Amino acid sequence: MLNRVILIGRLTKDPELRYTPAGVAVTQFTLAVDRPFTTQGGEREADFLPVVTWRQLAETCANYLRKGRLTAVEGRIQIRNYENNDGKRVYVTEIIADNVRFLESGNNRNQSSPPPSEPSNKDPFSGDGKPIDISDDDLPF
Amino acid sequence: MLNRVILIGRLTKDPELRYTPAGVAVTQFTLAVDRPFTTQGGEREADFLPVVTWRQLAETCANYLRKGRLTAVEGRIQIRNYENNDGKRVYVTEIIADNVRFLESGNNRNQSSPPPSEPSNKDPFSGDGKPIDISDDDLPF
Amino acid sequence: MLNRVILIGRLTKDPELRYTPAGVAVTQFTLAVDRPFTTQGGEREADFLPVVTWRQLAETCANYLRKGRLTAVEGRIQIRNYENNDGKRVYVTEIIADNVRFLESGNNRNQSSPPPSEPSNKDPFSGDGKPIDISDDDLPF
Amino acid sequence: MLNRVILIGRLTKDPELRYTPAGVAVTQFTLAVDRPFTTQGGEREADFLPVVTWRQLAETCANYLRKGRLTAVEGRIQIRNYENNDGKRVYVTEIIADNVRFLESGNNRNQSSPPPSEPSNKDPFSGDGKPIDISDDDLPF
DNA sequence: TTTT
DNA sequence: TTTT
Repeated sequence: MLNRVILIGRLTKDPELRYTPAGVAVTQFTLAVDRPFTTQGGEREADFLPVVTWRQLAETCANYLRKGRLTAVEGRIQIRNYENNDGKRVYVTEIIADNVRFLESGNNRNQSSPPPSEPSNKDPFSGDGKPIDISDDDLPF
Repeated sequence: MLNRVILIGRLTKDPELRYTPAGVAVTQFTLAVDRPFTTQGGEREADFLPVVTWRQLAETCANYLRKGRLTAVEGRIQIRNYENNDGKRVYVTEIIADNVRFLESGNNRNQSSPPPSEPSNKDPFSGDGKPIDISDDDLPF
Repeated sequence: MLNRVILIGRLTKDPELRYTPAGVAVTQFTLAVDRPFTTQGGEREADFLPVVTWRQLAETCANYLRKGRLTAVEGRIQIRNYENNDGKRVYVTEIIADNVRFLESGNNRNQSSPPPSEPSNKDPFSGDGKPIDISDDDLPF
Repeated sequence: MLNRVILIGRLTKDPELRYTPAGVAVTQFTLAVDRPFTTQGGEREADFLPVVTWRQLAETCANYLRKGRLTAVEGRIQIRNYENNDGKRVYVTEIIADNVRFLESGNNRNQSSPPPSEPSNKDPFSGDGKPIDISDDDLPF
């Protein structure tokens, strides 16, 4: 009934922009977030949290985020599952972001998710996109 | 650098209380959290999010939470990994809770995590506990 | 650049629905939220936090929320100011909610803020409403 | 029962460190947080949100925060009241922070609130401090 | 009263 | 000024 996540961390790599078969933009990146404590050996560890953004926000993230940049993300946790090559069901936990803040960048653009006023698969559009590996079934709204 | 999660959902089962080899209490349960939208077929789906609590908060959760109860959880996302029987590294994403609110219950007790003022493994204590299956290396602080 | 509030508490009174001069619905209520600690005299205190909702969410809150109901609110903190009768500037801190969860209710309806796809003052509508005391300048988007 | 605020913004001034009569450190500063939308005239507005930190976290904030610095704050909203010179009761809404992240700084130190393991007024200590203007009654825990 |  |  309520599912809210707020993260601040750094991108482990440049973001990756893909398109669904219907032409919807999806950007994925991983945020390294330091843990609030050190290990018994005095080491500071981090969690590497996968983030997914859709549509306009995906395009903006692909344009402005880069490896190493300090970034704030707001969204919700979601568990996606699919069948792998061995026919086994695999569960993936991801943060579906609806708000991303670029805390470091050349021009400091920031962007929130402009919510879809229309069903987005009304005007399917495919062909200009990158190779496809994400299903439209994964669309978060 | 910042990692905050807030969930409201219902327990899918009664919570499970375990003890680490050093005698530290750990309670695990899963929260079913409805997604904020319906699927293309009009179905409402949910995410089933694993929650972990430690020490005093673990004891309180084990005492007061039950299957089906509406519950609020505050914490952080953490990725734990271990080697499975096939020698493969498995990654598990969990919410480490430091605050749990019992939104439905007989007596409506609630509890926050009383933070560890002392290293908790100073006074190892084991023997009264349930069978052990969680390592002390997983201690969140 | 980021402003997020999540509250769980109880309404101190029934919510109040008003309309702006342009006919936009606004609902206000106060949430009593217990503090996480007791006072030196062992008393438990609460904060009484004013919440504002707009448009469709305002109508839903007016319909479903009632005094004493346990309620979760997501939104942002905003400071509004106006000139009072003495010509002095007064500052009011409020939570502008975009998501409200009815944790107790007859039928357990819940509602998120359906974001404005169009400028909402396109079709001003006034006359059926209650006496007006909120300016359209206070519109949060 | 739950009261959580997360902000990212910039300090409008250098932070101010004070001490209570019992010698407890308190640091106050204001965070300018841009609103997520522009006004009808295309202007971007901000909210100026007062933040309070206590004890060790207060000292760290006073040492490392400066005017203009981008800063993340986690805490809860609290309403404090006092009688002013005219004998009128005045209400002040503040964010009591328990976690502050320095997103810009020389050496990028960050600090969470080390929770009070002992009642802090056990060892009152006053005299080295700045002039006093905050009551020990305002202590958040 | 305010930050970039 | 306040809720359970």
